[in-house]
Amino acid sequence: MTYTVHKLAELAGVSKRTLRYYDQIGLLHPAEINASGYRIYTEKEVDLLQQILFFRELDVDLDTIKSIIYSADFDRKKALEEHRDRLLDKQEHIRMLLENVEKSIQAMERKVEMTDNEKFIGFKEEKIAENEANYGEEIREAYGKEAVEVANQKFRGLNEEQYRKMEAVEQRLFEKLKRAMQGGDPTSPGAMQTAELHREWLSFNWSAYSKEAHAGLAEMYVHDERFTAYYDNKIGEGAAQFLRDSIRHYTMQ
Amino acid sequence: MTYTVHKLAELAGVSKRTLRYYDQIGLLHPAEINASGYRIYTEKEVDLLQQILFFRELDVDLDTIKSIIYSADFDRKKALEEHRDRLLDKQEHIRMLLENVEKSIQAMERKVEMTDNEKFIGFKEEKIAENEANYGEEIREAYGKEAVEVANQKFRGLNEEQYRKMEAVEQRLFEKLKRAMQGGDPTSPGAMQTAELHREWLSFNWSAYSKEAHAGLAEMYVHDERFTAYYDNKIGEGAAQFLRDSIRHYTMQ
DNA sequence: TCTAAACGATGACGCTGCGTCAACCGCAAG
DNA sequence: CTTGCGGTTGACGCAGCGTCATCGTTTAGA
Repeated sequence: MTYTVHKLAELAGVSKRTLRYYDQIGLLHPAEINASGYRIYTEKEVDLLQQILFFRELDVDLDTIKSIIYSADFDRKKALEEHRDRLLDKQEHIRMLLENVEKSIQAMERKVEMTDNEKFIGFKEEKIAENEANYGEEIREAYGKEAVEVANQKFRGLNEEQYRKMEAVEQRLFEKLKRAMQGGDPTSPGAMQTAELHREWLSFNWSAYSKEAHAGLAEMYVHDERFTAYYDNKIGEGAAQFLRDSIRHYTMQ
Repeated sequence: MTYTVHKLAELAGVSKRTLRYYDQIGLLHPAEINASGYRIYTEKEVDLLQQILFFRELDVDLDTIKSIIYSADFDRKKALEEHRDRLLDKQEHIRMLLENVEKSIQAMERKVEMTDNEKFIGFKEEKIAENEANYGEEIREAYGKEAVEVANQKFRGLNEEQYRKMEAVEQRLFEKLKRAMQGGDPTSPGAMQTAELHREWLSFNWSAYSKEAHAGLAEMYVHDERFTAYYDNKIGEGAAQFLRDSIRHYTMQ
């Protein structure tokens, strides 16, 4: 089955302008231009547009989407599976906002006390999770390594030199983490240096640093199995936990 | 407790630029400007910012947010309750996307068949629900009648004359619906005229019409109790159901 | 006390992803 | 042929900031 702009826009719930814009920027070309000059889309473009809409739903910018879906090692099934995971994250985020709003209502009824910090739960955590999910190595593993190399760099808004620097910092972080783990004490000077390196690594992505956010992110490392697996696979069993403990201590000083 | 820009940005997980921009557009003024020219925010602004972030999470534009929160009859508790309902809607929307992605995965494994239409479930429904939720009378009831009058008009991008026209069409719709209901037959010519009027009413908000979308919206009228209550309260018990049945018949022709 | 770093300010430019509009061609039905 | 709906390209504008430059203020440590 083939579609013109109007029919595809209707099918997918997007505007005709959107489809023309996507053609213009090379994100979604029609299968052909017919004799009248009309854009004609096929099944292949339908599947591509579905992918685009999932990425869009997950707040990925169009340039990045383009890099991902047109790379040689793009795997549609794998991408769908990753979309699923991300949507589950998003669902969790909304659950947190629902908790927040419930508690805010109760606070207004004088049933509970609420700190200023608690009033923003779900908004702040989103930012931390989003930054890490977007900027960390995990997205590379998820969507395909080489596919996302350039996309990730763009994510970060880093130039070549800065990117190299960040990779170097991460490398030293891994080494230092491995060595500090052998000592077994997450409050040792070596562990503190590890946490400091982690902070330095974050500085490439975060415009503002806070100990609270740092500690919050570290908690995620042990609660989200993808993050745990990332570090444990790189360094060894228990690396994410050790890093979390080090950062917790570091941020309490 | 008071906050400078940095501290409030950190607390809330927004950028300093955002806070300055919100001050500039009159959305969130600081409590005072101190002797150094620094913005100083208090508890009151914290609560306002929380509201703003909830509205932002629900994709309400800043101009509209401003109209709502600064109206004389703005009720914080009631707004929080409405945010809760909207967040539940959003959660439902994500659940639908999760169903979609699961089915897409299974279709790739050849376990099920999937139509092109099914591939966009969750994307299209979102648009319908969003349009209706934003453009219908319900938001007025929810957040405060007079508060949203101008905001709603802006939502629609309608000028004064078009707005009056739309209200007139809705009025005729109610009358026609009431009369058709008395006949009891949702396939009668009167019922078809009702559905046609409903379609005309939609034309003020929808840039493109499809029978499918029309039917989908009508289904929502009986599945979402707020929509059901809206019509039943206006016309009488069973109005939403009757309207749904009429539209279903109308869109099958 | 001095200094450096971090805080704050304003002004201005630019970006992303379209929405809207104008002008014009193609298609189908009456 | 006419009308209404479909399509096209080109171009301007918008919302909501991100980024940068320049300069004043505050804070903590030597």
